[in-house]
Amino acid sequence: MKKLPRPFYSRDTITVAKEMLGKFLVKDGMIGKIVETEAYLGVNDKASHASWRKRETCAPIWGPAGYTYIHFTYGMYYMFDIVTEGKGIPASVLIRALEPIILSPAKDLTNSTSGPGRLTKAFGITKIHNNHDLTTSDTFYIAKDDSTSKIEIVETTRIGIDYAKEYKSKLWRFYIKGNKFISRK
DNA sequence: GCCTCGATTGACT
DNA sequence: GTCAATCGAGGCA
Repeated sequence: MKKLPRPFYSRDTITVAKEMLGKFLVKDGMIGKIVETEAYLGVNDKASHASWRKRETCAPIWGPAGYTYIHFTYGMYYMFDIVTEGKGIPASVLIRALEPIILSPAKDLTNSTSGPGRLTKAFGITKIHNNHDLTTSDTFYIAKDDSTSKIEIVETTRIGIDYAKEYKSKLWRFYIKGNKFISRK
């Protein structure tokens, strides 16, 4: 398992979102394979927080690539984003689902990683992990293995953003075809 | 201060 | 299919 370097994240957001599939999220000994992502691009994307939230509120996504952006919503769930592109460009990739590889033995987590609110709960990700540099940390980062297995990617529409009408139909959600841990069909 | 609503989930009719 | 849980940001006063 090799930690992904910053140049991986400093590219076109859709490219990063696709290539993130099949990579591994590592945190405090727990490992989950990333099987579903969504791309959120810049100020012109009305579904992105960057277009309608105050700049300070979502500050990390305006910063350098490879940092986390943790967003709290509905009073009980955290969303987990990874910042892409570069400083001054508010783009990010939302991690929506993981395939559990190793979960915490202490907490008896029941494979509950199929959905953005559930995977953050399972991995114990909270707002204290906001603006965390994934490329320098040894306890919380994204890694790849040496397998060369090919992944079939499905492109579809994003979820839960009905308020952004004209962007609702964009195919900016990606998942691994046939994987059982996708959050929705 | 008061009100509304959200990149969701799970329980229920 | 509907709906409550639960809290912080943002709009308005």
